[in-house]
Amino acid sequence: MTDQQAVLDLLDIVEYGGCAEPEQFFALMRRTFKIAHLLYLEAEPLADGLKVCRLHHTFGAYAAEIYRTRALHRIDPILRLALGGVRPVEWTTARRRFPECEPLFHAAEEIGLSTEGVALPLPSPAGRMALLAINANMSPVEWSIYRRCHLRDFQLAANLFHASMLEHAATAGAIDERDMRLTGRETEVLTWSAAGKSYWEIATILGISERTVRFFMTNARRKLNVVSNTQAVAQAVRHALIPTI
Amino acid sequence: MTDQQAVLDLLDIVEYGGCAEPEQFFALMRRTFKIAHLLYLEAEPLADGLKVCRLHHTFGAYAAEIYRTRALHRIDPILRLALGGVRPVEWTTARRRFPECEPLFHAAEEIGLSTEGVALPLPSPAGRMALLAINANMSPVEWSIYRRCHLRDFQLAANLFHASMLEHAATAGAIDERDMRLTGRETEVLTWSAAGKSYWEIATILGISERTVRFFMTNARRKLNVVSNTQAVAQAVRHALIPTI
DNA sequence: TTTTGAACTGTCACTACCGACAGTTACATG
DNA sequence: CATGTAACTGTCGGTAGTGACAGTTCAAAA
Repeated sequence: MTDQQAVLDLLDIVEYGGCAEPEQFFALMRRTFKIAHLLYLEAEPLADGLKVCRLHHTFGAYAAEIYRTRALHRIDPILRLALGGVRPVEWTTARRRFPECEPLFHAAEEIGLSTEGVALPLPSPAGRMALLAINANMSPVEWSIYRRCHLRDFQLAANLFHASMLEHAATAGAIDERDMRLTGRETEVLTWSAAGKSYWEIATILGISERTVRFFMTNARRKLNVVSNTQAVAQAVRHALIPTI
Repeated sequence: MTDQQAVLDLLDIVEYGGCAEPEQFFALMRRTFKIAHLLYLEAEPLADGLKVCRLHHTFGAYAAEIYRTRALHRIDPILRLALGGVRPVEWTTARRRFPECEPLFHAAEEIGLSTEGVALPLPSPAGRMALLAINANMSPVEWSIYRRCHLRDFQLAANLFHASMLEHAATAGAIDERDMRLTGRETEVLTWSAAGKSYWEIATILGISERTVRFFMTNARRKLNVVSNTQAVAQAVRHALIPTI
């Protein structure tokens, strides 16, 4: 088993900001644990799949090329299970539950990725999703013992790393999300629209003219960069921009 | 330090469904770790605060009464920090960052709650939030050592418990939402509508007539008991009826 | 004091949405 | 075979949403 002291040191480093860059964190994880590869993914849902906001991994150039060209991240059942759930997802479980994805797992084996591993869902601000996938080149028996002992370490390390990624993004991206903040009235009209009210009804409720309701709604659409009230409301709900009724 | 074997056993039990009821989990946690109190909270954001969807705790009747009557959960800075973030929140950190809440912490001390502890944010679907707050009656020094050693255990146990809570809620609530279940096509048209597509565009994408798109959308509106596509999409996003993947 | 941002209003023309009418086809289940 | 469910289509007429035109008022920040 891995040295417990080394694990605690790693957790300290990640918690107290010593791993600002993904590469540092990945290197530290691979050094401390017997991990072959790591993949960190932040995404938000779209109609026809996922918009990948951030993707870091330790694949070599060749493996990454295969992963990209075959668009594995679009169909990878592990990603689907992990991004949709809360529980850690075992690679072998995903493989059993999606027999039709067997070719995918063969392709993954080509690039040294599929033996044993786990994907950890991570908490994110409303509507977003993130995961850390961990891959080990171990025998099933060896992995099951190793997993039982270190899943808690993986989980905490993943959470802490994810937190520092989000904090880093918040400070870096604070500027370009300024224009996406909705004003009070914009939020109000969106909220009532999400409640099924027409422009005329919203105008009556808020005590303003129908034209003004349309004005706020147009502003909201522009800020959210969408083309319809329906899409605006979907975005607003996903990003928790409007209150739940 | 706590027996490592007992910790691993606890994690196994929680992972493999042996803790369906919060009371069982809480009892197991308090037995395994030197924990005074636990609080599990699921919530969703509202305009003026939080709507608490589920709340379990190990307070005694008197303490719970105080907590409720003083509505501590509405102003508790620990809940605010934990529900809004990703990182584990130390009770003492929250206390330092919100000096104006000092009376609250005094009130908490009355009911044996505030000495040392941590609150763990948990990943949740579709705009919801959850946390597990852990409280220990330890000296600061004792707690810092204990925390360093067991935060990873707390984090994984919290994640696994939270997962089974969500799964339990999903199976329990599946019956009375029978008529609210959408068919495949209804989900598809809602999804594309949420992506800002018009009926004509959706018809083209799905390779069916515009009239048929309207048919599915009408069915979806009827099932969801709403009056507009916008409201339908808002509902669907909130209830995670349309794919977040 | 100028500037900026939020809140507010009017009209025109066009497109999208929505309800109500009345059907067909295919497949699984009892 | 009957029943039920999902998927599918057409037409009509009214209402709602959308973009582009062109403004006013007020308060706070620069």
